[in-house]
Amino acid sequence: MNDMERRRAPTRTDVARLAGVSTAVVSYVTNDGPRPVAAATREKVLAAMRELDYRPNAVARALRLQRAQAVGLVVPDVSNTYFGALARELSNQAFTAGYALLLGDSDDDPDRERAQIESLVSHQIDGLIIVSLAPDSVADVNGTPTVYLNQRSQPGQLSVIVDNEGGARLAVSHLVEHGRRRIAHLGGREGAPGADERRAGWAAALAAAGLTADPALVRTAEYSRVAGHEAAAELLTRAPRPDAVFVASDVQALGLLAAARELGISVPHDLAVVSFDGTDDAVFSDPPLTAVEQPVPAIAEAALQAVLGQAAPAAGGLVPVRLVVRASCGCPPGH
Amino acid sequence: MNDMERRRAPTRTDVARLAGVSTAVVSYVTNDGPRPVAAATREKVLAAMRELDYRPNAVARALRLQRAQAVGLVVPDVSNTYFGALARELSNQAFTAGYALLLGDSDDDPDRERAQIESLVSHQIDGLIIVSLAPDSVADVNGTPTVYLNQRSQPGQLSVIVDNEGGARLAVSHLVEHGRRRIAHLGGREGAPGADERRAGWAAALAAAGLTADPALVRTAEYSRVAGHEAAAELLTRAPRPDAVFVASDVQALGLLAAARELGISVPHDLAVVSFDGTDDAVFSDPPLTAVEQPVPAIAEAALQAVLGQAAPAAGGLVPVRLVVRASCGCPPGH
DNA sequence: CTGTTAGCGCTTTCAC
DNA sequence: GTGAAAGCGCTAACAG
Repeated sequence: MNDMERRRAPTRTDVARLAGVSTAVVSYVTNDGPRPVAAATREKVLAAMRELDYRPNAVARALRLQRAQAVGLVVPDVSNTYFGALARELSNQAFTAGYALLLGDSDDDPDRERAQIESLVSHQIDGLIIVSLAPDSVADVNGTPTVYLNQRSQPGQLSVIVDNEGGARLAVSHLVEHGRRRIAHLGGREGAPGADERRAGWAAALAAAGLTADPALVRTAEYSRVAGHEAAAELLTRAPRPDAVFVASDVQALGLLAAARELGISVPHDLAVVSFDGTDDAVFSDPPLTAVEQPVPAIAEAALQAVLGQAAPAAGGLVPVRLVVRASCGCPPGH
Repeated sequence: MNDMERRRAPTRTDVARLAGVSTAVVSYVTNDGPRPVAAATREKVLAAMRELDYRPNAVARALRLQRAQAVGLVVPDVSNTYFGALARELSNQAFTAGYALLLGDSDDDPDRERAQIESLVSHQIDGLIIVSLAPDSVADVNGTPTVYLNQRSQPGQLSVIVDNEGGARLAVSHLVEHGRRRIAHLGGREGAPGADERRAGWAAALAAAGLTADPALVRTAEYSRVAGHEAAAELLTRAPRPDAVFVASDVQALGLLAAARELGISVPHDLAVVSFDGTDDAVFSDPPLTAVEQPVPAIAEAALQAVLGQAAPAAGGLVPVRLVVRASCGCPPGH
């Protein structure tokens, strides 16, 4: 017997026939309703299902019910640790709630993002979670409930938004408290999730400290190790060199750390660093990164609830973040 | 107009009515066959589709055709950089081939793995790619073509297998060439993808060098930064301490690097390290990790082809790997 | 408590 | 070159 041969899967009709009941009863049993079934009958049906190794066809069910018991997720790059953690959390929470997860990687390309969305929507998903590259990506989703992460797009559009600006201010103020004065910013591309707000927070914190937000101290790059490395190499070789950097993502910070090492710049002594995300990347880097931590499970939960209609996300409410102090900012180990 | 209201999506019937043709013709147009359509008619249909913003219902199509144009992927943990890279690659390749990707994170739990598989299969996916925790996870997939990654499971079972043992031998031999003698192994859990073969390769390379594979020099852990850190802390505090470690994954190596730092052990001077995977984690760590590199795009392509039936993976063929030398092994920077 | 049956949106054979 | 209609597997209203 080759398990690979695509034999026709048993259907509800087969089960009904074997159990000697109607197909409706099989339905009532598998769905526990909407009509009651006698215990003895139920037993017969269950036995037949076991015998045939029957499993309901989710596609037929989806067609009938107009919902697929599935949600979609589109991210710019799953191999980014933060998006990976988000996907993991979402997969787990969705699964627990009885939903499958369709994943679309937009590969940091707006066109592909749109195409991925189209594809997921055509699969009749019940909800769509988008971490978008383009804030105006209106994406006609054909009525599929959609929530944007870290993107305040159209009015009336659902979104769950992290306190990006507040987090950035936390980070930069902390650097100021360390006595740093030339605080640079290595940020995400304009329009990238959270990027603009994090930059605004950087500028606001500097202003509050009476420092100027020098545009020459800003670099933007894709959220990736490689891009962060490249941008950092440039930022750190200009004179006069910054004495601190607020980085908009852990992965970019990893790239910056590597660049600093190559240039013989000691972190935190010569250069204090605080990043954003707070994934395991921040915990195990050298030195460990002081970072604004995003509560991934809470974010995933909020997004899922928003999209599955259990609860609209608190309008205007921001997901709170906190600063987790490690070594890259210059705080003593004991802290 | 609120885009969120779930208005009924236009169906092929709506298009047919608006275009003044039969539903069959609409089908012929969307699918470019199987019957020809007059140019003028086609134009009318296309116009109607545009006007209604029609998009075919993939679920109905799947039910009819008995294939969903979707493939499933189950991994132990998407937030592991290697699995993340794999998911990214697979999402992109599948998308390009016209397939959606259903992602299941098994959360390093065999029960959940089985449940995730069940769920994906019930969604009528056309193929299933599993990176399994349990080698004997026979998983009745109801006839869905299934390929295991790095897991030689049942005979007749499709699998794409990396040259884990060969890669491990490469890694360990390299350490031997550096003059290391007490070469430890920080591996994956028994049965974890590639774990047993990598350990075997470690032992084989030691034997070939006339060294003994001391079981006391072996630790196993989950493929994660945290678990790698914990196991490494234990391994590096026992006396006499190893002078080199072959680590079975990049993420574990990151944990080990952190542990070494905490213990004041200098890498590569006091401890040479080579890991397996060769993701960006290896490129940007401190020091950068010499690693056995897995060709993720090739692996993804092989898995996809195997499962979509374009080509059976070369029986007994192993995906070749190569050793990428960076700094953690002790090679001079110029190398 | 159980059975019959319409119909979800789509593809495709068969007739015109 | 175009249309009518059957049927994919399932649910649930309705009838008994």
